[in-house]
Amino acid sequence: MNQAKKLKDTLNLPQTEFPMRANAVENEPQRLKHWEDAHLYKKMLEQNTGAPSFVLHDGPPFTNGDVHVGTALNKILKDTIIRFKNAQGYHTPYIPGWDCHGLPIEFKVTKKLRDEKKGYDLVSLRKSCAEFSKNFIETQRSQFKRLGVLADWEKEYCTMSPVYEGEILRTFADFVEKGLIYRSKKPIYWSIPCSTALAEAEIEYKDHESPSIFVPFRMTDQQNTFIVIWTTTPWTLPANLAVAIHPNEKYAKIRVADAFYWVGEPLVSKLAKVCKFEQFEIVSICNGRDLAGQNCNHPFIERSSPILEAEYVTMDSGTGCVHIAPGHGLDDYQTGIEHGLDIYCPLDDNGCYVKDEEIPEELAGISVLEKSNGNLANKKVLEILRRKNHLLAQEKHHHQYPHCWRSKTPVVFRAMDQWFVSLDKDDLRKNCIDKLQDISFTPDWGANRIKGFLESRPDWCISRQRSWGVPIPVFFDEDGNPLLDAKLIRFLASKVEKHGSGLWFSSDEKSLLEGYELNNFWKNKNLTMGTDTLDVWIDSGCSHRSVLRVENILDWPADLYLEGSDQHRGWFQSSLWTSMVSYGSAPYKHILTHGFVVDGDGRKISKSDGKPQTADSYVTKYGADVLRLWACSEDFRRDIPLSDEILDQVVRSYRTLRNTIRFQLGNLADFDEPDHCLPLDELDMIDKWALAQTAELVVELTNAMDSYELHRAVQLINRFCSGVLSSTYHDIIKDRLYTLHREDSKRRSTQTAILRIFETFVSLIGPIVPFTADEAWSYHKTNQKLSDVFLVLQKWPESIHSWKEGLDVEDAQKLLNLKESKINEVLESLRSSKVIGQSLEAELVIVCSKEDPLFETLKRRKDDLAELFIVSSVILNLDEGVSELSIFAHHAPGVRCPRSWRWVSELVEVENWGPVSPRCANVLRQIDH
RNA sequence: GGGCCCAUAGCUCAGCUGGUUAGAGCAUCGUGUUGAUAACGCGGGGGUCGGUGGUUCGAGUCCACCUGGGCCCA
Repeated sequence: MNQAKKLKDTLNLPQTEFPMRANAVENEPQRLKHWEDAHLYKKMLEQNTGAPSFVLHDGPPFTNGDVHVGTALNKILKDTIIRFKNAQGYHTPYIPGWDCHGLPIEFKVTKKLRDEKKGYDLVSLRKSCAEFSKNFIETQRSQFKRLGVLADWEKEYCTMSPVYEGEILRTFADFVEKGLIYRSKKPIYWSIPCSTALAEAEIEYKDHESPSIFVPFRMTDQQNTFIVIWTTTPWTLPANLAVAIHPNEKYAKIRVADAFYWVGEPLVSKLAKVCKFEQFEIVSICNGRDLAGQNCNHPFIERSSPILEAEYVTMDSGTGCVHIAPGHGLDDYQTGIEHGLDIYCPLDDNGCYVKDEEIPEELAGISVLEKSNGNLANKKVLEILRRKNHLLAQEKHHHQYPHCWRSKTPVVFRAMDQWFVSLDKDDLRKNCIDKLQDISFTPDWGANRIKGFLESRPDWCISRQRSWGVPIPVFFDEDGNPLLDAKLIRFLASKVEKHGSGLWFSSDEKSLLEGYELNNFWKNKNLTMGTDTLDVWIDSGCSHRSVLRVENILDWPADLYLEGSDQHRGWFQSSLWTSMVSYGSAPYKHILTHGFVVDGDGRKISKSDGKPQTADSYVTKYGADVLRLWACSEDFRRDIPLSDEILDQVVRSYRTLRNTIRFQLGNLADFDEPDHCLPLDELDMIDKWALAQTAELVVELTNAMDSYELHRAVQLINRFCSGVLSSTYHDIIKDRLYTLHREDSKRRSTQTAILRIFETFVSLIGPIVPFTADEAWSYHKTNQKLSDVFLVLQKWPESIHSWKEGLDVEDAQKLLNLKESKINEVLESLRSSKVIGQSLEAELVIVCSKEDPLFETLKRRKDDLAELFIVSSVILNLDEGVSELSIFAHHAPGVRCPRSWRWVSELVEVENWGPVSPRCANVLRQIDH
């Protein structure tokens, strides 16, 4: 063995089993299993039993696919916050949930059943939906677990469980009891062949040819004057109840022969062309507002149509005057509601005109369904218009028109009886808005956003003509009178709680009502149950009740709701309504929202881009900790960019982090805590400084976590790793750690500091990168990859005041500032001129006057300077004549010690070892004994 | 089209109530080390703070408008 190698073996080089590379894809699942076997969630919870609790209430993801990377982000943030709060000593029960009902699932399942050409009834459809949902719960659960989410997976809630469904019904009963539920008509998509209501998701837009007609409505108060409407659905004309104009647009009155027509001013020439007016003149122009309030007559029904203002009217096409049939369109409906019009819809379930007092005889019984030979209703209406001389022009119009996805026929908009929540009754809306003041929001504009939604929300339509959901527990008598009674609903809730809402579909009225005493009015009637289900926002919106109030371990209201910003309109809002109705108070104290994951260019990630969207596609490539570090490094209050470039960067900072930890572990290899630790006041200057930095980090990082600014925490971690540790502290202490004797108090001083720093630092990063932190902890405590010590069970570090101050810390800081500014500069110039390579080859000369602010420090610390500046020697020239502190450097004189690599004036011979520096000679002699 | 929000170096972020030449980490380039080595140190370059106009002695920071982007609606 040569001399150099022999000497190297006498050094205390870092030693650790903690691998340089995480190999996360392989190792994380092992650790995960280890955590599960040890019931880590339970342990984490139990360690704070009896302590004040912090309840983060989980918003349930929809169970219709793999976990999206955005959903992963959400769960990661939740888990990070919970781990942090738990480490701080809070009792942190966390029960995850799933949102199971709803159209998208029903839609997919129906499609699948159809594709398989299986016949099905509602009971089997619902069964399939439940299976579908259950399967994705399994899938998502394992994908969430893979992210490292610690939760009570055994108590997880789902909106399709019988107990949960019972609470949905009880919530609904509260609404009924407060008199908030009423029945009214609202237009919905209706498929005539399927005789069913359709949701937006079941609509396909296809090219369609419709008649485009211009119809003059005679004005009541203006002689021989008409207002001209345009429509592509003539069959809706019998239901016309008004004409809408835009208040701020210009309207022209034109004269054609002896008749006058009102029409949007920008559209005059178009109209003239279509209607083939050979001669016309504009008689006057006015604002739409001036026409509003006047009346005209329906073209073929004894009825007047008021002229109303509507903001959605445009001058893009038609006449600028819109035919309003509140029973046949959403805009029309809205306008109808605003102006107190009847929501009139003279169509039966088969799409045929009913026979009422209004509809012309000849139309009654005619179907509005589009058939291969055209649309009979349209033809008939046109016939009438022509006969009455109320058709100015007719063209063909090609446009995209909604079609039923099953029957492929054009759908109709048709008003049907729906259930609504009256949001203004008993000041409900006002109370909700007032309540916002008691809730804190991050970011603070959240309050404003939800307020806007609360204010502008029309009455809440809660009925759906669907099967995969919780039924609206209503019965009708033969006259169509609804039996909606809170007591009865609660009675049914207790049945559903046991048997599930499938009961509604699998049993009949008699057995449902069995055991319930109806009052005299209803007692002997022939009752039929309703077929509508509840809006799924009621489902998830009452989770605060079904989960927070049902599970003893949780508290109501929750301390925190944390979801994407789309939930201002969704879950945050529906939860507030249901909570206000039932309990008169909000279900949460704080709302924290994050933005949406976008790509590197800030655009939304869509399937068509081919970029991976599932959490798994990232986890299987980078591992969970990297994904977690990414989630926490972004300012999630705004859009959250994700790209390969960004993840590569996260990977690099992860490696830095890991290596920093590894270096510390390596240098603690021969350090036994109780025996080797030094008391704080005996620590060396630089060690005290490092502890001071650590104490400061604890303060700042805790602040960042407290305010949920996780990205600031990550920045702090990165800067601490590179700025404080790698380039400063670790660089300086290498010499003493490696070359001094193991037992040297200076070395033990540094190891004491490293131990404290390591334990603090690993605890701080624990919530963010739990796999890595736990791995490091395990190696630290047991020298094993997996062990029965868990980082999660460590307390959040306190910022220790005594670490922060003192002359040592101040002096060290001053000297390090000098190193960073002037000394490195001088050394660098020496290096670039090839005089030295590593800085140990240099000798510094510092010339400093008595007046200089550094004078006292330099004098006091003159024996520490060489080590601090990582040079072989420092000559301190306290020259009173010099005005400014100046620094010179040259190659160190003397000879290089082959062991410590420091240059000294002369080497000493040590038996068996040869010549080394006097300091090394001492060490070697001690080793030999 | 409407409501709410966002926009600082290649990337991720700091920049408090407007005040000296806009900062950090990462990346990049150069360089040193080869005793943290698929690691670590040192140094350099890089931003008219999305744009335009305004308020002010002075604006990344306040106001207006515009552009681009996101969420939710229509």
